[in-house]
Amino acid sequence: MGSTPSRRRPTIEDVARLAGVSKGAVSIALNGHAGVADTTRARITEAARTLSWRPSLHARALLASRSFALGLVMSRPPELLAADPFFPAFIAGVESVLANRGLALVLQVVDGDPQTEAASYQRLAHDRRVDGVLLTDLRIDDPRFDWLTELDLPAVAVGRPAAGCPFPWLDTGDREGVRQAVRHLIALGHRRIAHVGGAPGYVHSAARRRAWEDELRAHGLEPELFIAGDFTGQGGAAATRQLLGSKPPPTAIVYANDLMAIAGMAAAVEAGLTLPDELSVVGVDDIPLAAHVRPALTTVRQDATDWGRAAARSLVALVEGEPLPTLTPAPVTFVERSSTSAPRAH
Amino acid sequence: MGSTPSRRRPTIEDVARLAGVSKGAVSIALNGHAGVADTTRARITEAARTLSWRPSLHARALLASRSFALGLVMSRPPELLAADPFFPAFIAGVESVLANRGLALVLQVVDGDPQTEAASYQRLAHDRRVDGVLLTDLRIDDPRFDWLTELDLPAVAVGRPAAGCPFPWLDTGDREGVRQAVRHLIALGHRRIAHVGGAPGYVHSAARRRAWEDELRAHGLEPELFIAGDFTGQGGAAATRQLLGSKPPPTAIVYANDLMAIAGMAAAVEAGLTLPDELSVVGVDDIPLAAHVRPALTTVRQDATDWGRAAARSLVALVEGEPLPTLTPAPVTFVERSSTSAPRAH
DNA sequence: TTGTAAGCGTTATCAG
DNA sequence: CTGATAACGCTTACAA
Repeated sequence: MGSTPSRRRPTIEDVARLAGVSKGAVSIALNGHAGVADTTRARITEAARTLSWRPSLHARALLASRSFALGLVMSRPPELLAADPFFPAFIAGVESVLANRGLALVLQVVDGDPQTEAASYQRLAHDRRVDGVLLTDLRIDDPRFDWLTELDLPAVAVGRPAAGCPFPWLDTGDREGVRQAVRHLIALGHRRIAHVGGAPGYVHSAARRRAWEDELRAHGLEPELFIAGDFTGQGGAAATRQLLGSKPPPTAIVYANDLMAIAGMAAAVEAGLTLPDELSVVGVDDIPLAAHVRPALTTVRQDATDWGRAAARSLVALVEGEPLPTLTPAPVTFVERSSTSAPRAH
Repeated sequence: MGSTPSRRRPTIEDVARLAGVSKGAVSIALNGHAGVADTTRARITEAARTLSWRPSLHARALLASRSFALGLVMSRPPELLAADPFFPAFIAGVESVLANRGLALVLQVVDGDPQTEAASYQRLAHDRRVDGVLLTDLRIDDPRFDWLTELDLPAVAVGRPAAGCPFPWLDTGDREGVRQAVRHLIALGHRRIAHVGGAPGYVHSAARRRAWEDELRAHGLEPELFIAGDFTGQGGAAATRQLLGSKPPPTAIVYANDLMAIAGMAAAVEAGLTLPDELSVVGVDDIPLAAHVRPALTTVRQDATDWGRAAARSLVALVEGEPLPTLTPAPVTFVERSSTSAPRAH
């Protein structure tokens, strides 16, 4: 009593004084290092608790040249960002890992421009704003590999990189999901199965296309009905109209994401088709709406939250210098709903 | 030549040495303060450029007790997170402001649990991880107002708080959008207009409900067909089925978001109704899919990106001690598509 | 076993 | 107008 309770937050000095020891002793004791008597350690711990002292993040950062934060740069045209179910779910997974470790997530959002994107990583690195970054939406010949190597910033990639990835990566296995989807359609009796791909340049777009091709060929079918999409509803609808114009038209279409698939269904209905009888449709993602459109969308579900957890765990291990955990993200699952059925003639 | 180009990043000391001045002079010169000769300043600037020196963020943070970062805590059940178009768009807007200012965005994601949420803000504050936070999804009797006051963390709220908000806030005017929607339906000839509300407890849920009530009453109609929703597709479909069971059923339904509206349309179609003839539907958000479902969804578009920009600008001003800019976020716009028409009997 | 002191890279103060 | 010097709060050698 008597003394004004100072509004200033307690420093290690205060703890030392209260415990009757030196700053150094406090540091050693509270970091669990050897070199201080048990009784003293107890006294120090008690003092710290009394003052509810917590070491200053900034001081530790300065000393250790670390940020205790991880970075994620989302590089997309705004239009695509809002539509993407991956992003929030992925972040939620990342956070669940970081929170316990006292790490934070620094998020940067840039439009698709490579200049801006490069600058974004540069800022992160130069300011030592983060200790490492998560790489999503891998591209073919991804320029970020070089940037980050140059910037000396650790990274973990989400997805199976096309080639020359100097960082650890975790295989999200999207290929298998699309293969299952195609297999399912073939089993239903479909022979003319088209694919509306994702935006070109992305590794996952290529992987999905490849999976579609491979599975068709594995059943002696020729993959010819392909249109490159852009992951937007607009693009999905346009691609669908184009495909329906081919002679003969496909009886089933596999889209690289749900947004294109749902827009595609609308376009098909508008063209006078009955779904799924005259056209079966499969998407990828399993967005919350997928189960609530009519017909309910058959799709390939990705567990983005789990991927976020896995990626974060890996990156944490990497920057902390711990051994890398085994990287086994949750597999995709094929979800059959009502947008697929055996093909029936008009 | 001769000396190994050290891998260590240059400090202000290096710049001072190269320019032949003291550290203090460098600081003054490079921060544009008065007290150094023009020629000296030029020499120092040149030296800094040569070494491509950039002040250490960590050192500045330690000294100034600042983070040069802003925080955003998203508190939602995972299910809702993935479906929300607001979140990515809002962040994009925030980022566009922060990037130029050399500030970063620290993102925290927690499930809906208040305990976890409180802990999240606590960590942010105790670690001085951020200089201020953005508050979205305002709740009625929002507990965060007290937490943040207690934690002494500056904040800016997005939306019009119910009451007692100790922080600056910006009015997103969702009320007006819903009123327009209801007015539109009334003009089309609807008299039994129902509302499927958002999750209870949110200020925007209450505001939308209130707008629906007010506009109906303003036209001499009684707001009786109301069901509290939860922003999910599941909830939207269930509410719709319930409403369609009332006698007589509504001829139009205004939903608190697009996800519920689209799921509601599917439920209505499944119940045998023809849309929009037998049921008009309006949503809120204008998600990318809204224009691509059939019938295309009439909705109230919100410019979340602009709100993000506005909120960030305010919070930056607040933490930098600048005068608060006038807060005028982009107004919502009513987007008429094909899911609304004059009511026609079965 | 404990205390002392140097250093991380800035910025601000205060003599010169 | 300049240039030492002291903080900011912590960790970690090293000395006692």
